[in-house]
Amino acid sequence: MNPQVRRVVNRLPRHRRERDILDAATAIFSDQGYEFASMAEIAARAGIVEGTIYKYFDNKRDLLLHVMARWYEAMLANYSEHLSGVKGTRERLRYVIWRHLAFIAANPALCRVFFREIRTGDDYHGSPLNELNRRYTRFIIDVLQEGIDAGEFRPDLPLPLVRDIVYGTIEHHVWCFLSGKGEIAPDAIANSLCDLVFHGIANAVPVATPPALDDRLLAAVSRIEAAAHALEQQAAGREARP
Amino acid sequence: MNPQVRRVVNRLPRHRRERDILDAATAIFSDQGYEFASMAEIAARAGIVEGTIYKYFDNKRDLLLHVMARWYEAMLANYSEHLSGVKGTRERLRYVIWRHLAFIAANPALCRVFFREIRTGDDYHGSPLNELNRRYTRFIIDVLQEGIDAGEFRPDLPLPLVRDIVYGTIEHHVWCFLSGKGEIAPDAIANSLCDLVFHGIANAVPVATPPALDDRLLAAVSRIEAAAHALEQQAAGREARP
Amino acid sequence: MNPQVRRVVNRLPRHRRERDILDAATAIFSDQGYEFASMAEIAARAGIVEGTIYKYFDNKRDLLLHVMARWYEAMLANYSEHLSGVKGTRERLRYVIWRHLAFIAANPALCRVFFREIRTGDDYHGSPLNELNRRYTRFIIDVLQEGIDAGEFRPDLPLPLVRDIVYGTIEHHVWCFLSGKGEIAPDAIANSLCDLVFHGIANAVPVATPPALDDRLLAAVSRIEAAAHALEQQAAGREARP
Amino acid sequence: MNPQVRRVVNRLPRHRRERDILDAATAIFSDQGYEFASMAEIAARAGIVEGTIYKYFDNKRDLLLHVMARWYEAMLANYSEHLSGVKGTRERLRYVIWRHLAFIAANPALCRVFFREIRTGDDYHGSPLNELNRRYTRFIIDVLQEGIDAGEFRPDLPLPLVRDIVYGTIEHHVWCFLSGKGEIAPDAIANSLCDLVFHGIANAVPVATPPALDDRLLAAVSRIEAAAHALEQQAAGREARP
DNA sequence: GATGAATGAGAATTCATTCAT
DNA sequence: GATGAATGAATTCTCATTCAT
Repeated sequence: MNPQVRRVVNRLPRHRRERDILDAATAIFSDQGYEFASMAEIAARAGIVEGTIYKYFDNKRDLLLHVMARWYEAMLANYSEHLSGVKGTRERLRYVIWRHLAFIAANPALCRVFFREIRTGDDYHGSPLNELNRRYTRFIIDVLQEGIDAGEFRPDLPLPLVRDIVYGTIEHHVWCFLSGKGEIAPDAIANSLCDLVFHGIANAVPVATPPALDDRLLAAVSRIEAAAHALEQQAAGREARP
Repeated sequence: MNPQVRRVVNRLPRHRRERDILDAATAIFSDQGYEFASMAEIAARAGIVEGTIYKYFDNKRDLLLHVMARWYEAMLANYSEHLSGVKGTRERLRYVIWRHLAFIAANPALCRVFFREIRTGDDYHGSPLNELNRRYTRFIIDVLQEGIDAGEFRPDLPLPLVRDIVYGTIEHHVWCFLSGKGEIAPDAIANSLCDLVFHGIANAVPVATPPALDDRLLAAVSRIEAAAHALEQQAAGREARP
Repeated sequence: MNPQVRRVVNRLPRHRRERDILDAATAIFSDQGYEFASMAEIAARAGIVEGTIYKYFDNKRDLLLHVMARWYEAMLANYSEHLSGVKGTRERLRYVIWRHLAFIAANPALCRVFFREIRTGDDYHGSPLNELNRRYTRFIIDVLQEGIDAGEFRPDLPLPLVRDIVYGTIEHHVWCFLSGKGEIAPDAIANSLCDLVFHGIANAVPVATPPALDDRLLAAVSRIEAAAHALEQQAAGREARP
Repeated sequence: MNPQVRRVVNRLPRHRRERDILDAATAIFSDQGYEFASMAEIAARAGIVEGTIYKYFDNKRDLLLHVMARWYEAMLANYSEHLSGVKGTRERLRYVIWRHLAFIAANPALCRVFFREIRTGDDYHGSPLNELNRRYTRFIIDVLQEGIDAGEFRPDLPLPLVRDIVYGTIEHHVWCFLSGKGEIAPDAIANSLCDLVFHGIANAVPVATPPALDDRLLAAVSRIEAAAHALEQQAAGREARP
């Protein structure tokens, strides 16, 4: 009735409003998880009403997917830049592992949502997020390939399996932390895991040096010793004789 | 009206009815996942009314937990028996890996529910199922320890991390299969993974001896041999001359 | 199929819809009591679906509480205005009693719900309704205090107990009526109760003067009068004789 | 199968089993109230299964009614005996009030159930419990009648209203206590209430003595004084004259 | 007399989504 | 672009009561 009293309607540029919604959704999803987050709560936090969200996102799941995509893009930002500053195959692999752990340690809540809701979802395979994930894990594949090219890794390495070793192990290992129990030490785990990935669990058995070489070396040394001894004797005889 | 028409009530001994409910729940949870399974459907499949389920299980989640526990117990059955028939550390480790993969391949639906609903649940840590899982993963820990005792593995092996490598990698690796895309080949994966776990990804040279060194070493040895020969000749000549 | 067939959605301003729901709930609670009233029925009567009620009220109990609060506010409306028109302590007290009885007589169903569900509930103490009740019973406390100040009531009157006498007695007395048996006559009860509250049940003799005493006193007075008369005669006779 | 293993079935004499059930039900109803008590819990406490209860009582409400009846009978036991030991109308009334308060103070939980579930129930009027209640409140009616007969109370006392004053006031007054907030002091309340019931709230105004009597008495005294004075004067004159 | 497995009809409540304004 | 009132289907869980054994 009274225009004075009418609620002030905020008209924001589209991308600004979208960002607000994504920020709110990120916070709520982090706090409550996907299932227990309600659109009403997200809207309230974004300072709008529920209906408005649907002007920007198709539905709750679509909103989640956008939250995750934005987050993934942040993960990818300056990845190649940083990685290119690291030299040596081993150091580069360690960096990839460490960076993943450090990221998890810094964003446990969203990681958890990702692991629970996205990676295990029916619609993940072939989705844009899956594509982002592929770009993310591409770095380790590249590092491994470099290692193969440099002759540091065996050429028949099953790259996808090695990739799963790294990401699967980490996910499994940090779950307690993601559930709020215990802490993680990215550096220590990165070192341990990198080491194991490199050399495996077997004791370093010196199988590489062909035994023949050893024998030949030993035999040669024996012969040198014997010859040297003989020469010494001769020299001694000559000195004694004059 | 007609007493003949009255619903025939099936009275079953308690443990039999419980088994029926668990069977029905296992089937429905496998088919629809936990979230989309309804108690009504489970009851219908078990041939009872919904209320009866609640005489046996506290609530839907409790039912899921019991389904999973029964299933886990089946996983554990004759594990140690079978494992004890396998000799050699490497073969035993391979068996543990293979068996896990084979089990997943045989029960994809329930595995999926377990990964989605149980392992990532808030109440998993410290739960009876967690305890069963510990008993299950105990086998790999034991095998690793045997390897250490036998001197086959380095003594400072971080056992929990190695365990996570095996189970985390497998879980990550089979996810596509669990989502209904693609197949898995337990034997091949078991071999690959076991190999990687044993020796890592690095080329099989114990110390970082550059491959080129071999040749130079070989050359050096040859020269030493030659030198030795020369010395021998020298020594022999002098002795023969006087 | 036919868009014409689509349910017509009534959009009402918030406070109007709220009023409709409260009206419907008041009617249903009055008819069936709290326990046997169903949200579905209330919604149907309000011309909406069940879910809509929950946009306005947290739950069934919250709805009941709001129904009661609105009703209490009606009880309080123009109370002080009317009361201020009544003069004399006794008349004012009688008005308070009568008004309460009249209100009960006019709203038996809701009174019943209030007595059964609210006043005896665990959450009543300290609730907003308790506060409203305090405002309502404040009037009698004030009237009593005025009586004390005017010297009509003894100064050490235990006000809360007197208040309980009035409201407790009424509640007890009208229960039959509230249960649908019998009728009540507010005027008659108000008079009786007011009288009893004023003077108690003891016979209206300030000290325990036996009724018989009056007559004896009267007789004594008569004899004294007679004696006085005799004395007067005597005195007069002697003066006249000398 | 194995008769050794078969559950031991307790066969108890009927009235003993009935007592056990009533005991259990009394405890559970006191703890949880009628609504939240479950037959299963009562059965468990009585050491039997739910079905057995229905051999002794028709349904849950019937059980409640029997619990209450047994309890009421305990209230009635030795009532008249004790009351007959108290002499004097006022003392007897005070005893009735005090006894009711003391009983409430000793059995708050069951009293609460009675007030909430029984007295306000639809089926109370005319029920056996109502009859027991009538027997219970008969005592106060009798005491009041005695007072009337003895001339201590006015003959037109509305007995039912006075009864409601006593029981209604008490019920209202103790509700806080029954809800677990606060305490009650039976002696103090009994005194206060008894006093108010006796004399009401009005200040003792000496209205009973007819003013005429006063005037006549005063007048008579004046006349006696005057006559006495006159006679004294005469006597003095005679003494002085001889 | 006692058992105890089974019933079965509800009831409250939730919340993503729509769409007239 | 934003509102926000309204939808409405779907679901879990309860528990007094029955009755074949």
